[in-house]
Amino acid sequence: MPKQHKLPYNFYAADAKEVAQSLLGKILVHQVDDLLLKGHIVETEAYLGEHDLACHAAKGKTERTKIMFGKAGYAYVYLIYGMHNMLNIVTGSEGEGQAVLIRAIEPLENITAKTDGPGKLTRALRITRAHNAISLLGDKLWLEQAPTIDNVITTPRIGINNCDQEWKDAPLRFYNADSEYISKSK
DNA sequence: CGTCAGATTCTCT
DNA sequence: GAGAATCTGACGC
Repeated sequence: MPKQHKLPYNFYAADAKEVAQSLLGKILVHQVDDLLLKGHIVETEAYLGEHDLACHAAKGKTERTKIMFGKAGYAYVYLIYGMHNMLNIVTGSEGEGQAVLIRAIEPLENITAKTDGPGKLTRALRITRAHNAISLLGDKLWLEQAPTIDNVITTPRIGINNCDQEWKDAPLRFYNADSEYISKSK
């Protein structure tokens, strides 16, 4: 019998911005064989869908991005710069193309590598493109409830270059001000 | 300290 | 064929 996990927030009804903030402090778990790799989420970014020009969904629905247009609570994992896997969680209603990028976690169990950046955390958690389109309600990758973070800092998103200033500057990155595991912004 | 290029491969034009 | 929601190590000051 596979375990049934619940989302720590109503991802279906909420937009990516709400979910990104609510995810800070929650626990991300990845089961690899008999090992549970666990970490507290300390940094996230919201991608708001088709109208958000920094979001992959803005380019329309393609083979790569179709998972973002699907049901909330699924993982969207893609490869960037030829070598780094990015972990996102789809939010909102079907067809909106919203997702939250997990940028950094604080190691809790069975994690030795660095996790202070989106490419690093997927490597530490052993998450790859093979995890694309898997459900966060299943028994492979899931989220656990934990107290919400109060001391949150909001900034523009990282690595957004080729779009209107309005979307480069949009304050959609959130991190736990008390954590030492935050990615370095440039 | 800081800035900069190279790694490396998938996706869309 | 370009460019990408990044990271690291090398160099210069």
